Amino acid sequence: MNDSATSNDFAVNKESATLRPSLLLVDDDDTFRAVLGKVMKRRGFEVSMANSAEVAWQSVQQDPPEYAVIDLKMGGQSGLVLVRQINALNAGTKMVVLTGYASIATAVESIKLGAVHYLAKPVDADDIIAAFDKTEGDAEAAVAANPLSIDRLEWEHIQRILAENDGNISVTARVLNMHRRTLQRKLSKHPSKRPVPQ
Amino acid sequence: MNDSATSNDFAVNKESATLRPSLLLVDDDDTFRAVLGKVMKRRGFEVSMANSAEVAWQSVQQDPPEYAVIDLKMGGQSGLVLVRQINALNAGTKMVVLTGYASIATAVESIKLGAVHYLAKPVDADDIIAAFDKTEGDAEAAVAANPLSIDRLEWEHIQRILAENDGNISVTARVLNMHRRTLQRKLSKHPSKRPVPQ
DNA sequence: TTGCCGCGCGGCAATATGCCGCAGTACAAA
DNA sequence: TTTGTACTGCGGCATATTGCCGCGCGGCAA
Repeated sequence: MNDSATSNDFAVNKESATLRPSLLLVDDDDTFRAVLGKVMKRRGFEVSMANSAEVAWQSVQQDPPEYAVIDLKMGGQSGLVLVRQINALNAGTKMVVLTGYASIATAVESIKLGAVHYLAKPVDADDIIAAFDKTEGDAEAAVAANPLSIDRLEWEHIQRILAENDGNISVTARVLNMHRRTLQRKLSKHPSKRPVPQ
Repeated sequence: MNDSATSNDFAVNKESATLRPSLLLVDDDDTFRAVLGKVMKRRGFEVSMANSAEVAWQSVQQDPPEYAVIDLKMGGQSGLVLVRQINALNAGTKMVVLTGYASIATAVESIKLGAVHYLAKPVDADDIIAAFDKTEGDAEAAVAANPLSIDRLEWEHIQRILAENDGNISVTARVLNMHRRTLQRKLSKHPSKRPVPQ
């Protein structure tokens, strides 16, 4: 619904960048990393990836990227630490922090530590690119580009938490603060629809 | 968790400040303003108050305070605009943004616009003072754990889209693929819930 | 003025949810 | 083996939430 046009004029906008701006993707979820990486490549980024903050830090020291997408909660070191390190090393890197466990507190910390934006998963490539673009705090900005319906968002979130709990419906319901029966019904109603990430 | 001790050694820390650091309190809730103002005076601040962003801005232009506590949602201009104005005029002012309608989106905006911290009501004087003190981003401090409940996720998302559409409820409802009436009801009902995550 | 659009709200039927219970399965400890 | 615990799927039913109508209001531009 909202891609096509946005894909290319991005690299064009970045006069200060190489033709293919470098992007470091840090997330310990292999699937997520692979999928997002692929998309971002198509969008004109030179993508490198790391599955932990430590590995990422090694890479960054060698060659600080222009852009970075960093997951907050990873096995090992927190993404927040990495954000601070990168900011200290090279304040020019534009970082977006991702998380499935959004909270005001971590959002505030992320921004203070130098991130450009903070997004709660699920996100798609458009969200991230929009976040990069919107470097300054625009009180009103209004960028649009987010047709994610409530239902879809809910579905994505449920799937995520469900996966994190190894498909355990009872635990997921508890953690999500919803009735198990309700979760069951939601799951059984949706099975046909398999939303595409892109 | 973080009070008691912080109350008095605060003024002491501010070598660059007057003995009584100036504090501007902006909130359109008269009771809240009065109560908090009183407490902050006792805590050693030279307190001035305003019941709207516009009035506050007049005051700030005359004499930029060292500290400011700004409510986000007020009749008239949003507190966010004031944050930006103050930051542009005098970046040295330490601002804390308050809100009863906490959301990630507004938290991020607040920090990007120059606020030192973002707190969800209800707050007490200790919270605010702690926020002023904690200027540095403490990476490991905020770890956060539990996933967003469905309700909260929905709330965050609605806030985000709503902000992107300049608070236009009809457009937001359309974009979110939900009934306008439903959105209205959600918006009017949620604030009663404790939106504070932590 | 008229037309368009957004807002807030009431009412009512259609749905969804919360909460009970029950039966079946799996697994680990006794 | 038996026992205890936990998860799953499902039915029923009272209650809560939505969807969808309508209304009147105000702002704004043609």
